[in-house]
Amino acid sequence: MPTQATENYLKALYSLHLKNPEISLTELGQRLGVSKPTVNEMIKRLEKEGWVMYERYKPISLTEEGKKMAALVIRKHRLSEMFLSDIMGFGWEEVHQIAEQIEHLKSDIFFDRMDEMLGFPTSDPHGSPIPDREGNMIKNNYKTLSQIKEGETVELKALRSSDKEFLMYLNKKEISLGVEIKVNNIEVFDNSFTVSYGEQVNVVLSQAVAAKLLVEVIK
Amino acid sequence: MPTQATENYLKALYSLHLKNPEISLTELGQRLGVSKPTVNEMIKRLEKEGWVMYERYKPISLTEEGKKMAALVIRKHRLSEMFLSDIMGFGWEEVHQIAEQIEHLKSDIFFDRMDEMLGFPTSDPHGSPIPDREGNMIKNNYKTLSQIKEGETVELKALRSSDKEFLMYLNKKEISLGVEIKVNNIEVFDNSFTVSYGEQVNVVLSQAVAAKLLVEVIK
DNA sequence: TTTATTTGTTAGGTTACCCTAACTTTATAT
DNA sequence: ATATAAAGTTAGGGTAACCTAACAAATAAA
Ligand SMILES: [Mn+2]
Ligand SMILES: [Mn+2]
Ligand SMILES: [Mn+2]
Ligand SMILES: [Mn+2]
Repeated sequence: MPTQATENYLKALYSLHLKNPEISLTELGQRLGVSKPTVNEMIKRLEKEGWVMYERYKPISLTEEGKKMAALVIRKHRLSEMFLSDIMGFGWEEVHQIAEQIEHLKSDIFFDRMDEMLGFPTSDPHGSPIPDREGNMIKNNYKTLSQIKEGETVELKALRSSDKEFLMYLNKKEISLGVEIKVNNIEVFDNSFTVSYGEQVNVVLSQAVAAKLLVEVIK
Repeated sequence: MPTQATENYLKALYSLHLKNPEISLTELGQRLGVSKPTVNEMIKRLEKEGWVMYERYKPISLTEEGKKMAALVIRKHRLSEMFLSDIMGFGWEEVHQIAEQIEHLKSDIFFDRMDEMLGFPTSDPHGSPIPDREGNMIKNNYKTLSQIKEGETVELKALRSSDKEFLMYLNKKEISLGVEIKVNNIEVFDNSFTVSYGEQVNVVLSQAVAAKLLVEVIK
């Protein structure tokens, strides 16, 4: 049975592998905040368990078994976030830190019950997909708001970052998932967006913010 | 910050100290299922943290700080059991194992929210008292059913054992907390009790069972 | 009171996770 | 192609929990 540290390595490996299946030891270490020798040592353990493929001086890759293990931890994380938000009433900026701990609990019935109480959700409070019991994760290919043209209207579907500061910024701006955003104007020199949504008219969003909002064009 | 192992030692120390404040290393080891040298080593760590008092070859005792720490872990355990039972719908025979893990989460807001959702309960699904935020635990002095006289009627308030097998036995007999039990007859040679409660008439409970039911006389 | 028995301690090991310092290999730049 | 930089490895340590085997101290029995 995987330890907490192991589960955290698998999660990190999974999210890195989505961009590039060839994972470097250095970036994994940076992601987890541990030194390169520590990663080196841990990777050998993961290899022995059959979760990664690894040869000296070569990049690391996840095995199918490793991907499944990782997806199941992500499932537990995201179900927990959903439970904390929808059942317990926490804000989307509070759930990640607590879910980071809950995800390591070993109890199938516990997570199954969460799933059931939530009505088998397919995404978490930040719009990220929840893998199914077999570890299959749907990858939605939303655009970022920064890719949208003037005059178009979109629906906010997910976020690229679940950083607490960012989420609190969105709270302040009264931006939440599902909101319909109309792009009124795009400033050429800094790519800032002037948008309207809900009660808000002509709100300016910086390029940095627009790049983190995942949307779907509705008209 | 205490580790999981540390919290488990504190809980075990707390429950042993209630019967005898002078705790032997051997009984602590037995309770936790670890060897004597392991306990010996851990006790030195607990002493360094100021949670126990300890001198070579002498019995162990909890400091005030240690008692508080322990009670706060017990609080988290019992709140979790209550949450699992009342909010998530688990049976009283299922909650302990899951709570054994949840109790180690580090998040005050999480347990405060549980507490709030439950309406600030004072006892867990097995009738055991939940310590308050300061670690004060009320000790209720219920009698056991085996101490009750023929003809008396009692209310089941708590259990002396939360063993899964025992709880499943109670389920089968349809005995739950709050039920009113009338003692019809006590068999002299084996101390078995013939009782009536709810829909059940003249059910025979062994001495072993009667000794584990904590009750309050109502008439 | 000597002898058992129980209880507690020491010594020496193991695994999982973490570290820094020093070195080697591979990749990049000039 | 050589020098430099980046990436990866080894060596050597550390702490928290666990273990067994062997021994010492305290307690109970004969
Ligand atoms: Mn998260
Ligand atoms: Mn985690
Ligand atoms: Mn319990
Ligand atoms: Mn525990």
